[in-house]
Amino acid sequence: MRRRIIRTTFFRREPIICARELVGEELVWGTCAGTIVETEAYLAEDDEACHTFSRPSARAFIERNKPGAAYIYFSYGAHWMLNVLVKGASNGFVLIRALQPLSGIERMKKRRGVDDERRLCSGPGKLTKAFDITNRHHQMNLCLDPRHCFARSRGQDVDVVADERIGVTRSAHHPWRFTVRGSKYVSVPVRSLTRSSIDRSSSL
DNA sequence: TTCGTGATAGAG
DNA sequence: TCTATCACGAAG
Repeated sequence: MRRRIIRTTFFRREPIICARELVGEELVWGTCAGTIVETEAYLAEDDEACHTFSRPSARAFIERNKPGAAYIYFSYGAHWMLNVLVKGASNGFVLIRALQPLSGIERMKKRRGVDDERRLCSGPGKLTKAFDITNRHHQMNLCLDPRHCFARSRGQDVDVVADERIGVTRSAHHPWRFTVRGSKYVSVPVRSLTRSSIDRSSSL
């Protein structure tokens, strides 16, 4: 079966568009694969939650790499985070936050020490552990090798919900988290109201 | 709710 | 050198 790799041109668009459109597609990593059910967009400009705001190394990464490159970093002394570089009219990253496991499930269970499929990849740190993604994949071009790529799903259209990003303190109000509506594989359930709508309703 | 964990960056 | 700050996850 031939895989339809998502090519570089996909990542030459707006980061927010890419984040939304990656939901429902597949992440393929060696013998493991999963449907992407949750992403977040980060913008290189005017987004204080983006690494570019506080890390010169992130700004240098954007300069040095092509769209579709893996941006991987270590978080809280324990977890690897997988992002993909986007360079369109504006630059940024898409953080891959949760997957619905498709194949290599036994291997994921072993790596995670968890049996419940819903909890195997329900978080950015969990999915990198399940897929064995580490900094050795940093800067890898994810648009060339069919064993490390994003691939088109053969499924129908997905119903995507936008809400606020998880775990960010700065620029927290942007609705740049995208999930499959009703998915049981996401990291945190969708909050019904965005911050701005709460502010509006509570000020009435 | 709390806490471990280590890379990164900026201040002193 | 020291310190603050995390795009987190597991246990309680």
